[in-house]
Amino acid sequence: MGLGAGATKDLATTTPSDSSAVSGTRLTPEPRSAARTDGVDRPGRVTITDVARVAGVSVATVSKVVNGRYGVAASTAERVLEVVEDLGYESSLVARSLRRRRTNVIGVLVAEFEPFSTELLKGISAAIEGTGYELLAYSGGSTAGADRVGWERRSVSRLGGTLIDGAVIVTPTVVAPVHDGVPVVAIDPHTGPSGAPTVDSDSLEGARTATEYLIGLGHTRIAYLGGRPDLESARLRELGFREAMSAHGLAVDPDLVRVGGYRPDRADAPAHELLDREDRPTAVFAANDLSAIRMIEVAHEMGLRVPQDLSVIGYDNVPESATCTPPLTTIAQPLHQMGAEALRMLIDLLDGSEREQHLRLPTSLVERASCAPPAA
Amino acid sequence: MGLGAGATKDLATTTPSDSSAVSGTRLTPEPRSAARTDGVDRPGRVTITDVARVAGVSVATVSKVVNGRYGVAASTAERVLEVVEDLGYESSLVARSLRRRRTNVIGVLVAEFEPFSTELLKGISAAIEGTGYELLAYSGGSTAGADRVGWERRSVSRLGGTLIDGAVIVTPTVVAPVHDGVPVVAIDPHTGPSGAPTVDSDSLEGARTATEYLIGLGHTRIAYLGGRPDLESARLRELGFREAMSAHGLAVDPDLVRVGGYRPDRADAPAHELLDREDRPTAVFAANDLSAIRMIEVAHEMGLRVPQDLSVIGYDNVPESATCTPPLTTIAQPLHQMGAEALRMLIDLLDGSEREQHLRLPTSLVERASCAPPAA
DNA sequence: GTGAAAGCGCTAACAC
DNA sequence: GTGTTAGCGCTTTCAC
Repeated sequence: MGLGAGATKDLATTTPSDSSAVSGTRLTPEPRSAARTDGVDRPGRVTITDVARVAGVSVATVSKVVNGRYGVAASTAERVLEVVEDLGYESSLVARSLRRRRTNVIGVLVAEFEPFSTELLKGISAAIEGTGYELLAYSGGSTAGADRVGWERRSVSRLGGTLIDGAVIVTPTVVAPVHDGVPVVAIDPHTGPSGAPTVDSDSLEGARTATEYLIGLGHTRIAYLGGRPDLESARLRELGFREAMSAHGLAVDPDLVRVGGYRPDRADAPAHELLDREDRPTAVFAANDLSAIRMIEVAHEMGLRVPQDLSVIGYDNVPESATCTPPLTTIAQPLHQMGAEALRMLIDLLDGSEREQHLRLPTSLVERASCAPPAA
Repeated sequence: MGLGAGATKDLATTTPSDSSAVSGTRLTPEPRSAARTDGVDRPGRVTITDVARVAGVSVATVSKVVNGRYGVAASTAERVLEVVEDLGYESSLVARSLRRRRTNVIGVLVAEFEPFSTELLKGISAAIEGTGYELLAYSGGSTAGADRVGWERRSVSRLGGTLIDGAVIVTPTVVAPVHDGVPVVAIDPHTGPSGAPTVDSDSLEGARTATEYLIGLGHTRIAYLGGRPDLESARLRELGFREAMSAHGLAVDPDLVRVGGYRPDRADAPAHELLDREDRPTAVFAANDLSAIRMIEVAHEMGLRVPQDLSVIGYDNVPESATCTPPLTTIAQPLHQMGAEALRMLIDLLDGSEREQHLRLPTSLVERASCAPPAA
């Protein structure tokens, strides 16, 4: 699954895949024990109706008991609870949310579960502890082909109003006319300050920092491997790069600015273009870690040593950036914190207390081993 | 958020949090433009009823158009589609799944989004591409207090039958009497081969490998920092440790076997107990990376150098294991692959084609920098 | 071709 | 106290 992880030496001598160990237990949808006395053997879950029938009460009563409402005799409640236990009944989130206003679940909408979004997710998950909300992460972008664009809108519409009370959208893409009455906070949005509240990191300053670090090391011929051109963050990072270069009197060679696409597989061609030339750069600033890692791999394939022959610096600081060889020096976004803050903003929104609309967090430099002064 | 990430040097000079940038745009739930001609101003999403009303047809017709069913005049369909576009209608996953049999969404049920489960998630996400399914990850364990135990059962019941067609459960805990007719595959289950199909890694062999690696380095006084005692994987890893030790004629000091709990915060006390003694071990095998990382941190706090004074080896190979100092040598579970395989098995189950029930993948040793021969 | 009506599992008024 | 009823948004017969 990409990303080499240090020296890997397979010492396991066991059978690689004893997939033949089929025990007798099969997942047969045989009808449950107690429930369903009549002939209808829907294999599905046990519903409130099943409980009502077995307990000899109405579904309304069961609902009251389950939800701890008033107006139920202690004896009845006890009996119902017993049946609930017996049958292993658990109310359907779907049916409940269709009826109720609030569900107490917050949605995290991502295009895909990759290192960036999962880091955010970790931060959100840690922060949700004790808030009374549950987390539901939905990957709406994976339906390729069709309309990969606008998945955020689609996802919010599909889940919002029912199922989730609000959403934090992890989107490097458009977020514009989203939210059909569903409170939403966007992380790393396409456009800058747009409709919804947002949290992002200071890409402009971070890119300056990265570039100046390279310059400080003595590099003058520096390449920029950009992110997707339609993204605000990518635009800002390129701008920061250019600003830092010119602030130090360094020229930016147009041939040394390429688009990497924020995905390792998309970084392949531009990486080759950058390196496969007489006057290749001595250093590269990649607009995100995954491209940077791919950049290193490509350099290796071409016989270049990192950092001796080529310095590479990334952006994001997903944990994967530490697993490549050499470990990547990178500009760290406070990913966990960004997730936590987004959650906080969303909950504030849900509680009606309005706070700030846009939060921009600072980045920091994480020095590992992929950068060095240029070869003399 | 824990886990130091190499040398961190904050160079950002920007405002740490310009949370005052409240633009004029507020997320007011004002009624949508075209829809809702009557007085009822539910701020919510646009429903099929809205579309029907605006298009001047029945909801049944809209449903047919949206789902591409036969029996609708081309002209009608066109008009409806136009309104759908206009209003930005998107059918509610909830309502739809309540009515339909299949939803084409697969659930990934986790207790919490931490490094282990998110790695699996990455593997699943990558593997789901092109299958026609969408991914929905649900964190059911975060509701502390109540019944942290049995969240799997609860989650499956709440989501299954409706919303998700099947689930892969990421559970180091019980999985036993789960599945109310919902196809389920468990990753890293509590019990070994139980009711549902499972995929895990070869903990026994992996633990042997780790222990033998330490022994091969020359260590004889080796400690074991275990995982939660109620877990099968933890049991197997301890067994592998003991087997390897005795196979090499080494004694296991009972004082050098402690429980770490699979969570960094739970590893604190036992780590101190292990290190805070005259005859402390020269090496530690921790049953998972997060404990191992915490172990290293504790060692540092106590003035010990890793690996010079203490060797530490972990288990799992979550990417975080590379971000600590020194980078952790660890036994790698093929996490992405395990996720992908679990998904494959689940889809097979859904398609009716039954395959193997239990898949056990081999581990491998990833050498980084946290182990060395014992000080002479 | 189109719409009326039933019902998925559940909750919330409102009767009894 | 408890049951009856009316939907939530949607799909699906089955009449017209």
